[in-house]
Amino acid sequence: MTTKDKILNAAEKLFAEQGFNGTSLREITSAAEVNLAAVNYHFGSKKELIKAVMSRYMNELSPNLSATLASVCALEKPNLTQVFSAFVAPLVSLNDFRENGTAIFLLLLGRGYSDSQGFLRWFLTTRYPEVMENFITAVKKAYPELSQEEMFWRLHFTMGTVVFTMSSSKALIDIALNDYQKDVSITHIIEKIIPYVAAGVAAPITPLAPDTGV
Amino acid sequence: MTTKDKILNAAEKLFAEQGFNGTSLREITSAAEVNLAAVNYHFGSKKELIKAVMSRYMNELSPNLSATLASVCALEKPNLTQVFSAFVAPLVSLNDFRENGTAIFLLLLGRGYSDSQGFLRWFLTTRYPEVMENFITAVKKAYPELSQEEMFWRLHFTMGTVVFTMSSSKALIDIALNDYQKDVSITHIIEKIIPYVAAGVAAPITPLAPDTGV
DNA sequence: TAAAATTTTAAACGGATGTTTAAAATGAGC
DNA sequence: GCTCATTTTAAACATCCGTTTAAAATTTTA
Repeated sequence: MTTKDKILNAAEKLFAEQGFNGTSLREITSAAEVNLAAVNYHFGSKKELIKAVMSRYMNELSPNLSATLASVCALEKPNLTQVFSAFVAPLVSLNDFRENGTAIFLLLLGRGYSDSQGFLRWFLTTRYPEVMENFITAVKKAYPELSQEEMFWRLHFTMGTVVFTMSSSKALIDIALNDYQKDVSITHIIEKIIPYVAAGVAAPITPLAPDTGV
Repeated sequence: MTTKDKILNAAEKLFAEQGFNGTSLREITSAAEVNLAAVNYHFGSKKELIKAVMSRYMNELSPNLSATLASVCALEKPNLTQVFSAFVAPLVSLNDFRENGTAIFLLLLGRGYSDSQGFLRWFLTTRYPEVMENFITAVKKAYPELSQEEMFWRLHFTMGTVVFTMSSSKALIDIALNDYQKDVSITHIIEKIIPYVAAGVAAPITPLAPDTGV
């Protein structure tokens, strides 16, 4: 295995566990058993290493996700559960791409949104816009009454639900084990989350109930 | 104004904008125009300063929130929109407590969940358990069919939606202004989010639709 | 006003971080 | 075998961080 790959593998694991800001280059290089300077030699900077880690996953996920979303778009009248379920197979198949790939990628995604003032968000949306576009098209077809602006908000709420849940999934899994004696997995969480976000996006667009003083 | 208050005011503003880990004591003390050592003298450590900033808000919010949630619990058959709407008035009244108090507090809450390996989550849930208990009681009354475990997941999803939206609210407000020429406020976002989370928590507890191969 | 307690201040400490340097080691091409 | 480009290495660099120290300034107490 090349030095570059050793670094990428060690970095993605540590980034997922501790966040980008929370992981130092020294931790990464010592886990990868390479020299500290190798990161800057091969990637230029820590920021570029983060991009490289994310790119490896996005390049794997992006075509699959575009395909499944296109299938949903081809349906005559898809429902929102079908739209969100289109994410499941591509995400789960990341487990073939790399050990624990699904969990690692979703954790990285969560970290990327909270850490480092959102530059990763910019990176993802500018580098992989097709995924976002496909998704919006699918949702629009499933719920045509939803205005563009309303959809904008609800999709960001959905992103928040997923991203937050993933970045705190370790804690949630521990709590579930303690309180309910249930050993839940990332796949389990994905299944729990789909009805929630589908219902959220599908919510009626009625104005708030008038304040009854409660 | 005392040195202690100068520090608290400067700290809450910077913490909200940049996160806890992303804000150094030197930034805080120079914004507050006090000496660097004053933080450790008055609060002991940075961690204690963070707790003090959060406590100031929680002490203001907690009784109001308990009251409005109790009102909803007193209703014969509350619905989930009413439950979540109970948060609005206490949150908005934080604007009287401090300039931009609503936005700052919600941002701090968001930061606290992503930053610093969740010690703040522990702090909030152990220090202010009544709020959480009142909330769970209200939800249970509004949707008694929901099992305790299912509710656990959905409330965490809800927390994620709110927290993520708030910590990225600055970006969202900019996008909304650019794309839809709408100048949205925090209150505006709160109104948008309530139907979403109410529908998410109220989602039917059907198992996932069988995989249709899409 | 004098003594005591509290607060503020400048300076330094010890440690961690990302990055750079320049020499050493390794590999490929002829 | 020698040259040249690539890669690896150890060491240092420049900053930044939270925290501590001890003296100076201020306020409180008697």
